[in-house]
Amino acid sequence: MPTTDHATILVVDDNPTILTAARFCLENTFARILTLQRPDEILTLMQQEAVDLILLDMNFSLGVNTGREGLMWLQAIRKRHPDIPVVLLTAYADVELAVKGLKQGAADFVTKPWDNDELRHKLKDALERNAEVERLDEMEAAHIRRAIDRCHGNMSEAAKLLGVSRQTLYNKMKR
Amino acid sequence: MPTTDHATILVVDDNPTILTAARFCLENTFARILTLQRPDEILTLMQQEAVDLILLDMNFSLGVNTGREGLMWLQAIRKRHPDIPVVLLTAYADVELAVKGLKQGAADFVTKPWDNDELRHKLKDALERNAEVERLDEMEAAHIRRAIDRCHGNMSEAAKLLGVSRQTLYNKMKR
DNA sequence: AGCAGAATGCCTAATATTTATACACTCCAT
DNA sequence: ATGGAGTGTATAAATATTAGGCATTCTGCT
Repeated sequence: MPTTDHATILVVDDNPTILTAARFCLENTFARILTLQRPDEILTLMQQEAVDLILLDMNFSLGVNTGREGLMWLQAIRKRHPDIPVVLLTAYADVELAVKGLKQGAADFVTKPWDNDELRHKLKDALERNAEVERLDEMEAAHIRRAIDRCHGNMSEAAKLLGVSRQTLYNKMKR
Repeated sequence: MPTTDHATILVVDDNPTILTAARFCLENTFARILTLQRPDEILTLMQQEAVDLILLDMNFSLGVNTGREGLMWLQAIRKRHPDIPVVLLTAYADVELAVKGLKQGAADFVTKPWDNDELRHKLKDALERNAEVERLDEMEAAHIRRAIDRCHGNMSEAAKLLGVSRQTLYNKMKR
């Protein structure tokens, strides 16, 4: 629950110049900036430090620019820390890659060279977007609405899918 | 819960040629194909027909290719039907636009001219991805885990945020 | 080290919700 | 028109939730 100003961000890129540039860009926005050149150290670092947000480059092997590596690390991070927002970073404005990344749960996608204001904005936004915890009943109500919508209004089917009795569904909807 | 084969898809594009092409591409994949040239008729149509999936073009005003219109309609659709997958369609492979679209909840992003196999695959995938409705208790459990994680394990705080009593939190966690 | 406040684990009794089951009614397609 | 599916409503029994309380254990702070 860090409120943007006292949050820790982790920047991962194999190029030290990029890490330095990121530090300069972000040093007045986040309380703490951690950097890594090797993505295979991300999970280890996260066990030791309370990381709130990650900016992750997508290409680490020289000569390979498919972004596949970045997607792999994205998945690894999200598997272990599903709520920590990950913003992807790439030098290639590749639509297919951006789409894949976001579909796999990235919070946003930034291309190099970045615009400092835009980068800061996207990172802050990603952090704030998952800051507030929804009340249990509100989350339940939203899920129920979605389920009913998916069943095109068929309450019996919705109840079955949700794993509750039809009457319970009626009850919950009255509130 | 239409299982891909008996699903209804709605294709929206101002160009009738595109609509015809889409029909030919999709006629053996979906049970019913609805088409619209005017996006402002989408919500009305959805009240009358059980639409399971939407393929939405992003540019409707001639000479305007920002995709802003498409994003607007995407939001309008998602506000009313947050759960119906919307796949975006555009002639311009614009990363920024794709990212905006996905962040606003689009299921996928396809560029014209499309590859028929890819289009079919993405549409089927979008449909299947939200085919399974999570059981209410599973969704609740996942949300609780996230909340506790965010409170760094402080159960009292988590309970307060979730809007339930501490004991209830214990109960729910035992299951 | 020691203290105060917070968090935990567990208890009770009063409320409330959920479940299984049932019944009459409406739609809809055969 | 008939059967199947969905709706709206009702009941009692089983469960869950709540507020409140009470020792005990952490924690942070001085």
